[in-house]
Amino acid sequence: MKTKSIQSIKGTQDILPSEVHFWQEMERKIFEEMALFGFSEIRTPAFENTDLFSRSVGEQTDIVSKEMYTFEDRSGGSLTLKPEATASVVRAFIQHNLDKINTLTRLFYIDALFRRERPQKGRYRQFHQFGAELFGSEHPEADVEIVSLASSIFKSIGINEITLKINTIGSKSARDNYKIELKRFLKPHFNKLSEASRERFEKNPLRILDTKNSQEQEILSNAPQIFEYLSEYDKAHFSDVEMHLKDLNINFEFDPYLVRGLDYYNRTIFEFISNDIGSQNAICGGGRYDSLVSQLGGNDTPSIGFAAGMERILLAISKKERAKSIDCYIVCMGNKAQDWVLKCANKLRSTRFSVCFDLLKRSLKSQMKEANRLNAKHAIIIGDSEIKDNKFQVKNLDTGKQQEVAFEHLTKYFKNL
RNA sequence: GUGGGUGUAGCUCAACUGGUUAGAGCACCGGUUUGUGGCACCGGAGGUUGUGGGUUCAAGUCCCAUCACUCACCCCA
Repeated sequence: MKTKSIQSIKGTQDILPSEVHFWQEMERKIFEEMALFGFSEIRTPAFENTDLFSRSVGEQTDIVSKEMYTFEDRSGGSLTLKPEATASVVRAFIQHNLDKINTLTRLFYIDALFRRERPQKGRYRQFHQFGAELFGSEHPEADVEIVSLASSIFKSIGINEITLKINTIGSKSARDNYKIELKRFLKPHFNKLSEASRERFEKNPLRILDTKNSQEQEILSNAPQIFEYLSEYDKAHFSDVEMHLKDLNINFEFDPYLVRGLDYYNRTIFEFISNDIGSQNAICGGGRYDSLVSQLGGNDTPSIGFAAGMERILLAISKKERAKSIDCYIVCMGNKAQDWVLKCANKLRSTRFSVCFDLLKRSLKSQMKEANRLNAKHAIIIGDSEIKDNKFQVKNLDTGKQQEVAFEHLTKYFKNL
């Protein structure tokens, strides 16, 4: 008779009542901190035209080429569940002419995203990110403001061990020149490279820079650095960023090997890394994307933003169980009392006291047990004699002391506690 | 997409080299206390050992397949 039960999709998770308050707490702090920095929330749809992502994130990236949930609409168009949020925010920014209304726009989001990867610790097929995008300024102070915002949020959430790494990858042309030089340098060492890095050699040579293989890291220690290929302007921009971060006492490591996977990044890029959340250790990634807005059809709008993985943040924080409790549990004896229970409960609720009662007609004893399990502060006992005398028993479950209170004095009694 | 690990009660785990009725703690329900929780004691319920096949006199245990979970690679938050 037992039918096979349906399971959640691989890589998706239910957030149960026992852990949902960690999410609520994190969200509350994000809202709070975003407001302090003057960022406004934007909400975009769960799916978009597939083109949006191939044109922004990049056709050859893994995200676009093999990880998207793409499906055909009935009208024949290709739609995709958002694999990342920046593209959607930029689309909305352009579509609603925000680039024309304001010269500077500060937006943030909390969103669910979808990528079809093999799940592992800190990586899921539906996952959640919050992030911020600052549109309109090309100045280093904008970079610093974004990094500073991310940093404040992590501090507020209480992430234990976190390292900020920053780098600059300059303009596209600087990067292209550098790629050629890097390949020229690596060519003699090709046989010593791992299989993965050999594949990257043609496809995405910059990725070889952030290898975890120690032998490769050693080879790379003599490699040319991208910084040498940057324009004086980009170098000055970056040193301003570094200077301001130091002024603000935001600790960071300059990491010349840091690269980012999405095509739209240029100049300043950064990552926040945690040490004790497993192999997927990037909690937050971000950077400049000065040409993305114009590339997607908007006005030329230099911009910078970050995205932070919420599941990974939850892995990085120490979690204290929070004891839940209600103000009052009403214990009912006999049918006549049922009516009074309902009345009593809503009366107390209307004055903002939380109330539960039994819905299974259980024994007095099990109702008292339930009150205890729910961590109720008080139990109100209503039976035939209480109704007859209009004297409800109100028991303080911490002290065990019990008092008689008339129905019309109940709310007053609780307010005066 | 590739590789490793693990599936026994609601949860955490036992069950020597294959051996008879698969156990314990926690949680749950009931009783000791006909209308008073926590603590204690006593009792109860709960399992097709993920699923399917195979080897064997005998399988939770060995073999194969399959599914699920998990960690790692690739890549990313």
